[in-house]
Amino acid sequence: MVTIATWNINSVRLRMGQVERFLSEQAPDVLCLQEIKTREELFPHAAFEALGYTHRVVHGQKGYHGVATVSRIPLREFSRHDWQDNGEARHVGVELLGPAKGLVIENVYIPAGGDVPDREANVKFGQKLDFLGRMTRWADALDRPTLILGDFNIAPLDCDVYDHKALLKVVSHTPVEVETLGAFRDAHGWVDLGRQHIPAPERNYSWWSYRSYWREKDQGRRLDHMWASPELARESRAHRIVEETRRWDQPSDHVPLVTEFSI
DNA sequence: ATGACTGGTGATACCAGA
Repeated sequence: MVTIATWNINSVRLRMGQVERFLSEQAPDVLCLQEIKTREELFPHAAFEALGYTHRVVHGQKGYHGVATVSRIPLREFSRHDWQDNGEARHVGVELLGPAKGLVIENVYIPAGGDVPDREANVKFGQKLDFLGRMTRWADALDRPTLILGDFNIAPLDCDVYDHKALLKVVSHTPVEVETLGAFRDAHGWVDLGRQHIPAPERNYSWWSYRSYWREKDQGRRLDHMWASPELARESRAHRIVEETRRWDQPSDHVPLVTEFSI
């Protein structure tokens, strides 16, 4: 059995205490973090080492973005894509060694895309769609079982947001984003593990704004995902969203996802 | 419906997040 988790931590240095609590309570073998907001030299390696997460691959940058995959089972860095083609640290891939030898885990932080859902008026929205386009061409050529996970910054299903109609023009849930993410899914036949285990239309949010008027009304969105190759999806045995972390002191605005695989 | 949030920074205003 291998347990894999993903969490947009929104500054790993600020929230290392919460990461420690999460690791002790959920005990994943592998944890993929997004928005670590630090360069690799300042990543809290010693704290992870002390917890037994002795295998770490960090793709950081100063102040913004950044991803890291830490593990208590052996792994090696496998890939490092720049799907936005602008130097930002938004992806790192690893290949597990040891008990789950050969499993590839792609840790990705898809750009948020700015405020205006129009690539002519908003460069960031175009970059988000282009990022997905490059991911799709990559997925089309994939030839081995893979788990891709992280902060996708898109809530694809109507029931992945608190009010589908109200959010149709809000970046993260616009039809063009949902369609573009759908093309990525179809390029490889990815299986959305969140919905395999918690079928639509059940509530399944992973993000709530820091703004109180959204949080207090449970106006969440499902922006974080774990998608598996079809043969790997058949090995997934349990999946959970650890929603309680959103109620901890000084929390990340995202909560972790955890999946157990029988491999 | 969404303004009243949060983190990082050669920073004590501004950018970015979504």
